[in-house]
Amino acid sequence: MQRAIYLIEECNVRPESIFIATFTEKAAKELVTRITNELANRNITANINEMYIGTFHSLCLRMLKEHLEYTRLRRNYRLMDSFDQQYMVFQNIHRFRSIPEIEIVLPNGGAWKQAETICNFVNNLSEELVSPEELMSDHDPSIASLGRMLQEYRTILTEANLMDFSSIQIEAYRLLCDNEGILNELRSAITHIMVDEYQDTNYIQEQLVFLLAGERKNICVVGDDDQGLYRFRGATIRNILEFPQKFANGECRIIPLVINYRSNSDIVDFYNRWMDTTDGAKFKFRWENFRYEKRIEPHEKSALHSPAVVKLAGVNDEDEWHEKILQFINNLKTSGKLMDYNQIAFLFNSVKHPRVTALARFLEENHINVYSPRSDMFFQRDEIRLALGCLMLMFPFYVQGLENGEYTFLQPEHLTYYRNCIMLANEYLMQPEHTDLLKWIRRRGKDHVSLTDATDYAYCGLMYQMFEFQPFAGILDTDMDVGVVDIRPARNLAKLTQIIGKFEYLHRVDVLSADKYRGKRGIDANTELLFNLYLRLLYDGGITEYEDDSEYAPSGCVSFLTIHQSKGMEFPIVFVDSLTNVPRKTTNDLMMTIEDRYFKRPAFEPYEVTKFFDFWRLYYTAFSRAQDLLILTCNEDKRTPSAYFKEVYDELQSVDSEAFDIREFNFKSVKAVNVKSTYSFTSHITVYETCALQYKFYRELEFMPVRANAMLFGTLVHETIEDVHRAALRHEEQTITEENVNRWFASNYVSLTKTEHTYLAGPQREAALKQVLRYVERQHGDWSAIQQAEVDVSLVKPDYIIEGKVDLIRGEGDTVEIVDFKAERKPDMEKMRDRLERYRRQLHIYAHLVEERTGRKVSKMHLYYTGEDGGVPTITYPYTKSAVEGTLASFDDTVHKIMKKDFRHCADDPKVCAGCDFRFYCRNK
DNA sequence: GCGCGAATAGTTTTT
DNA sequence: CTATTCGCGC
Repeated sequence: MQRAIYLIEECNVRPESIFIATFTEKAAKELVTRITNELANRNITANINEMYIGTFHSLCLRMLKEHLEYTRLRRNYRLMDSFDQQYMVFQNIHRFRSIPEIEIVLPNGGAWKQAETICNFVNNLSEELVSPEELMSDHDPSIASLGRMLQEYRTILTEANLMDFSSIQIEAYRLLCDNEGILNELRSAITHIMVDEYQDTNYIQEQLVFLLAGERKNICVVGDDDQGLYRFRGATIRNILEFPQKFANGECRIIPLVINYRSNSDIVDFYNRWMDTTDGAKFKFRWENFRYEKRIEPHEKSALHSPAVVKLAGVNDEDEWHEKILQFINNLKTSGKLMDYNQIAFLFNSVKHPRVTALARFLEENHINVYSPRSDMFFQRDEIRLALGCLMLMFPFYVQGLENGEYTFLQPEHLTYYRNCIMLANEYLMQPEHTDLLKWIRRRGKDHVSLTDATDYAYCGLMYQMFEFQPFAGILDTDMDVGVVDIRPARNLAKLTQIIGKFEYLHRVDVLSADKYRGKRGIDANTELLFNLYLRLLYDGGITEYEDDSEYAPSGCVSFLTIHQSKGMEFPIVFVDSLTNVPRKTTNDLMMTIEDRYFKRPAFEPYEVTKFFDFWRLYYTAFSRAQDLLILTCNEDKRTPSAYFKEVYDELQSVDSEAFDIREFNFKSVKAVNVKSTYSFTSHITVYETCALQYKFYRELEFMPVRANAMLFGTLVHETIEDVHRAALRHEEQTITEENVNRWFASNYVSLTKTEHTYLAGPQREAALKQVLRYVERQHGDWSAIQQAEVDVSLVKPDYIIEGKVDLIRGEGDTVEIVDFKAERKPDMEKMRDRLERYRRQLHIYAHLVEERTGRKVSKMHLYYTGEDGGVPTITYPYTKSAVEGTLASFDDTVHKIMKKDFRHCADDPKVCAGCDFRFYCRNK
């Protein structure tokens, strides 16, 4: 971070020449915040918007988006998370099963399990840049069929315009390798490359870094070879250990950072000792050359008599262990040493383990809130069980099917879960004060049983109707400032709408219909699909609850983290659990063979010791999170702590011992993170100003809107006009013909209807196309004025960042004009007046940012306003400094209201509520 | 009581 | 995949 500031300030390096890659979004956000704050403090105006800063994945995505036409991707591609990926393979499993000899590599078993295997192979191979062609020509039939599997997978991706996590990086790598022009452009733009946590990079990431660096090789990497935790996704510490060898003698400077400012010296001694304990009853290994020679030194000797590393154990009794932990935390609290529960973190191998969730439940029962978003509690939460139960009750045929045991393929745990949801819902509905919800559900149930045509809603829409009743309305009514645990039900309901919305998207469900489908009524077939397949798989895979990046550790809560999650963080008091764990082998034989033959470099760390290395590094990372007090904790039994910890564990004093004295400690408070949020005009400011409640639901809580197709019209016009501009910018004006516009329009329509999951009626479609053609016509083939399209602009304020995208700048010399487009199906003149005023303010901001960014004066602002009923009116606004100032001030005001989470008021104009899913909730109802 | 093989129980991490 | 337990033979 300091280096980035130093480069910008002292060396006059332009921010847009700096490339910084991190591994997590959170780290990237933190970095942006600190850099912008520091620059602001020193009164340096720099546009960090153009700076390449983010995770490897986000940076690769950015490069791809900027050059989409050079990739296999088309616009509106869909980015899949790992569940989506597996679900996609699952849905296409027949295509994989029909590959000849596939049975050698695919174990028998369910389609879902096989999909998982396929995803694992595909991801691993991709991260190492292994191509399907080379595998297919291998004489080993299992390797050859893996090659065919990979090829089939890639074919599906291309056909459906999809992308997964590992293809992001491959596509970016291909883009740079295959297009010298783009590579050179980037190489000359980027002069300084920095990578954080370099020990966690994998092969393709290393290749990307050196590819971008070119001959200049101006690369600065930071990392700790002892904290490499991501072998399972291809990361290898060889990248950092061998880094110096990639440079000529003396060209690479190594700066060892061995002084530790984080931890008490007892803690530092403890984890140094841990790394030296490589020989014990069950194990013996040596680090040899696989560890950089260093010894971490504490910055000062501990001033305490009391040990700062202790153990806290129950003996063969989980309840006793729980009690002891509770008592310890309560003691801390009553001693006044603990200011906030967030000073305490518990680290685990996994937070999904029943032992961990049991502890969390126990602490919560005893009034200590636990923040543990990755512990897969989503489906266990009351609000989710109740919502699912009520939803099922609206489909009596499905409930009947469950009760009659018709769904024999469901596991007992799923049956139990669904039945419990129904029971919970029934119990709730039987209470007299909830009869209105009961009546409504019964009414829906009857409708669905006797459905003869189709409803005008699907599952997600039904949920929104249900939110009108208690307890859902009450949950939605929660104020945003109540703290993570109290707002959790609202966030979980939002997540549920996202999940169900995605189901409707994936299976093209937009109404419930009585039409026959696979021998059943569509409504019944879809309901079974939703619960018996989709939600069941999600239930098995687990859903992470909302994670708050804006706070280091949420105030008022003890944090439960995986060790992986905790990396890069520090806490005053750290409990390390998971001492039952043992080193485990992670590789499989087939991948080993492929590694030998097809990976671009031979194996690095010896195969027999990697499991020890990984194990030691994992716990080194865990232990070194502690600042003031490190506590090893477990419920001791035969195998806990495991033999690997025995030696270091036995030496520790217990918290009960007299040597340990809590009064000597002074605990630091957790550092404030204060990440700057980024707001954009259209998706934040305008939404908030239109209706703060809509902002709360759609933006803050991220409820999934039930889409109306009104917005499709605008997007369609917009995107096709962008295609026209792109052609002009490539100096291919001759390709801007009616025929091509038709083609661009058609292809945009296809991809948009896929992603937006809605369509435009014929006449509306015609009208949209006509709008584009009319715009083209008006230019009379003269595109010379077009200079630059899609300029990203950002404004860095002390506590937030505004971001926007200008459609088009045109003009010569110092003076430019900016142009924006708005398209709407049926412009309503009364509504428009208010809207146009907003657009004008938006244009003012853009103009201001363009001036700041390009150093060119903006003379005019044009808005093309297009609609179904004809004409392409251009509205031209004057650009004045004083108007900008006024706008900036009101803008600032709005953002601050958003940051204060002031979402209580509602729109003034009842008309804006027409398309809102939360109409019932609104005071304008 | 010891050595040995077989059976059995518990069982992740992430962009 | 590892560690523990069980059964069996000696």
